[in-house]
Amino acid sequence: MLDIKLLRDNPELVDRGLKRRGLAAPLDHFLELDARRRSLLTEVEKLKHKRNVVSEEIGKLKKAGKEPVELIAEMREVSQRIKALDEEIRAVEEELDKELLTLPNLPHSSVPDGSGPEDNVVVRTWGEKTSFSFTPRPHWEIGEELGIIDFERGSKVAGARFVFYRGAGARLERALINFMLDLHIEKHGYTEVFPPYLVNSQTMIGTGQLPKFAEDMFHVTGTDYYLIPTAEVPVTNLYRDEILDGDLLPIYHVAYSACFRAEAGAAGRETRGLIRQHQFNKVELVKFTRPEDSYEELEKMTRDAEEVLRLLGLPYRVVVLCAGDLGFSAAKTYDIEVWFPAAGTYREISSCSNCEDFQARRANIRFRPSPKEKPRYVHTLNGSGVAVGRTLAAILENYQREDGSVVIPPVLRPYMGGQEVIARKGS
RNA sequence: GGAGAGAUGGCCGAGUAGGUCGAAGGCGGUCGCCUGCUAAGCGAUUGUACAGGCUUCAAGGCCUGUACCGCGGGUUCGAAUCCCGCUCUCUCCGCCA
Repeated sequence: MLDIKLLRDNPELVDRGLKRRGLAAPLDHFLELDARRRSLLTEVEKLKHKRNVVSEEIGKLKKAGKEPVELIAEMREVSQRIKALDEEIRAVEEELDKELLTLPNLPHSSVPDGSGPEDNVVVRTWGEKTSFSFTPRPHWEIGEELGIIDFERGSKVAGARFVFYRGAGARLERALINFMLDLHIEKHGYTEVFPPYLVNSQTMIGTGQLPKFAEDMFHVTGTDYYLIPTAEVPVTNLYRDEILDGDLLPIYHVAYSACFRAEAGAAGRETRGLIRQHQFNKVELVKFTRPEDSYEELEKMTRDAEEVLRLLGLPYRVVVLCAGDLGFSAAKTYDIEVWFPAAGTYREISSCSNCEDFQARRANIRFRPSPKEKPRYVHTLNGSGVAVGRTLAAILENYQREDGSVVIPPVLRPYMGGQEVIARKGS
């Protein structure tokens, strides 16, 4: 969430930031509530002070053998007044909190203006678009023909947007996961964590999914458990309500997890194939940094994610999201888009964001710069490193051959028992 | 799932016939002294949040108050201490991958 002091002291700045996102925020109402809260606080704190002083006095009198009847009666009234005021404050704070928790992060100054994906700006491109001597086919056709992806049975067993991988497909998915994890652990210095897939609502608030985006998630009925939409959620919340030693920063974590998304409202958009599933695999990068380092760390993290695609030989480009296309918690985001030859388009395969202190403030994640100094909020970053299912799809399309077989990228072969090609049984 | 025990400050750990407890003591940290250096020793200091006031160009600093002894509620003039509910941890039993 945003700093309440920033809203108070500099509402025009906040307003400008939210406008860039295409939002008109009701800041007047907010400021009103805030002023009301503070005046109530002043009043009730004075009364509490009185109660504390007089109560102590009563104790002394009683010890001296006296019975201060009028004082006790007076304090009884004071206590009732305090109770009423506390109740009022709670109500105001609840409303204030609700508003604060539904305001998105402000875009960083380096983020371009714009209202949607069409205004995102390409910052670099890597690799040549794959060329074919035949018409490349979409990955779902290739996968079904090879018998390595089974959409139909996925629908039967679970429903639309669920899939079975089988045989070399299942192994390829697993190979990708291990390849990505090993790369980030061994070469980029990340520490692996394996998180819970179910988390509580407080965790979901910490990273910004709740209270605003409940309909995007799967919720376990009758419990406070939600299926994670990304490992970013549990991993960022790892250090919730903690004060980290400044020497530990920056912290790099990498986590594999399955991800679960309700995809409400996504009907009809890219429904085919592996692109948009209710459950998919992802290797996620999460960083906790000092505020002054976070933008440099964002660049590094993006490069770390890009290297996955370079090693796999998949052509891609990096775009910086415009203000209007930014996610709720992000101040700046780079999307990495991989080339899909059948559709002739680049598609998102990774999203690397700096959330600055937006999540840290919600989740109360702080660090002590040095033993003498006061705690400060860390900056949190997260990025896909990268989405596994989409990578598998991209491999099928970019590495397909005319006979329907698919070459396995060399870096993955050690993870595939040396297998070099996936071909139809019997061919 | 059943039975029992517990949850106190960065960590460990006192404190329950309710009042002077933001909380003994220790460790760790910081500052100073001492030592040729290091270690040891001596002394001082050391929580967080919110609100108000003072101060600074600012970062920040100072003062006052309030809250916080797992979380939420209750009793009381007054609760770390009493009562109720919940959560989590540990031990034993059952079950299970």
